[in-house]
Amino acid sequence: MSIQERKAREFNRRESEILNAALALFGRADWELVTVEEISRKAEVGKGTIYKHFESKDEIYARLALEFNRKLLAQIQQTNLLPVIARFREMTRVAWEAHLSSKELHRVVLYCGRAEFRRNLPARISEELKAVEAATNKAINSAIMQGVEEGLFPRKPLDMLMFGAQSAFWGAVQLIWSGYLNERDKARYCDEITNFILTGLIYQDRRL
Amino acid sequence: MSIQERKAREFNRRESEILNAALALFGRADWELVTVEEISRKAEVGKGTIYKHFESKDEIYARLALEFNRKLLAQIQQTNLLPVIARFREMTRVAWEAHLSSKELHRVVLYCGRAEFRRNLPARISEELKAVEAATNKAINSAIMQGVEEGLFPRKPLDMLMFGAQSAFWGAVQLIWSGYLNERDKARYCDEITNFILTGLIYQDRRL
DNA sequence: GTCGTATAATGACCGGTGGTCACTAATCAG
DNA sequence: CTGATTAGTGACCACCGGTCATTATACGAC
Repeated sequence: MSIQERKAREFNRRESEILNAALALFGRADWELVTVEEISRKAEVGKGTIYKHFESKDEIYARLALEFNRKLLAQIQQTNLLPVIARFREMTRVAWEAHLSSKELHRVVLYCGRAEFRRNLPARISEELKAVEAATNKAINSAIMQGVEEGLFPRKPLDMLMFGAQSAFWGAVQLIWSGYLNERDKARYCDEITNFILTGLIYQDRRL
Repeated sequence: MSIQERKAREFNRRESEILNAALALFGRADWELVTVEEISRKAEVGKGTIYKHFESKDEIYARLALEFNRKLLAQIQQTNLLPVIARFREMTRVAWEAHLSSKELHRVVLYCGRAEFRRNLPARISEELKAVEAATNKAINSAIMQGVEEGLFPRKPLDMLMFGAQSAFWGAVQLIWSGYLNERDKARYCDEITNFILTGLIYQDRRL
């Protein structure tokens, strides 16, 4: 049934168009006020059509975040052959680049990270998001275990080792985008936070 | 004019009642769905009364955040006589305690930190928030300068030194409340992040 | 061709929300 | 007593996310 296939293709294309239209609108300063009707106009479809493709406005956010996380995961997994310090630097650089290169996507990913958001998400999408996040954590865990085995990081529970590193990274990205910091030298901030994280991991159980 | 004073006192008391009612409702799991009318019912006033006291719903959030930040600032400023490491530990502990002891207030403070929120805030409140934040930053800066002068932290731009520390703290608090972590040992997480921050500050320019 | 079927697409419509405003009630100065 | 001021009020408005009856199109069966 080639015609049915074509129809399915067109259906999927329309879905992408809607997502792209939404993402484009989320570039606006008042992106949280973007309405479903605006998205439908930008995508050149009727408002009802949106709801043939997505259960809710929130699912649009979630699908965009999912796509972002999948791409990031693939990049992070590709660092697995590097020596441990270079691996951390590369993972941080890749994630930094991903979050800093698109204000729209960063906003959406952050928006979808909140517990209040996750609670009301359709189960299907929620599971997908959890799966990608679990895979990402596994990749980071693997890097940390590598560091522990090489004697670079102290031997202690993995979640505690992860905690500081993840905190610093997420906090840094958010500080950047929240506008308090100097826009000029984002690259330097990346270097700073990468060093900060590695330093924390390596020296955290030394006496102060 | 004792009677006018009494009236003013009652007006202020009503304002506090509204803020308390709002804060109580923000403890709900779906706190973002709390409506102005619900707040007015809880405070036992008419809905219109809310708008005699606050320009918008957002101003209610902002006023709660302001109160939180003021109390925190006062506590942070009281650490100024401690030796530098103890000072940092105490500052972190106090801020940690403030954020972790009330889910409602933490939510509100975070909600008010977003750039999108700040943009639409009435100028008066916005200035007040900025002032408190500036004072808080000044207090932290003073502690960091103390560390630099004692030769404990490396000599480099203050904002770069602050960056890692603030990132790690904010990221940690958010990770805790986002629900990914174990609720049991919040105290241990506090110790971890405090060490992580101090380690980062002290060793961040060592060779890795 | 033509009829019945399936389904993507649509926009008028609904319930609920933040915010407004004309009005009431209480108090005060003259 | 009278006019002015102001806290308090809730019916009302514009607008939003989401629904659903209807339309348009393409298909296979005959």
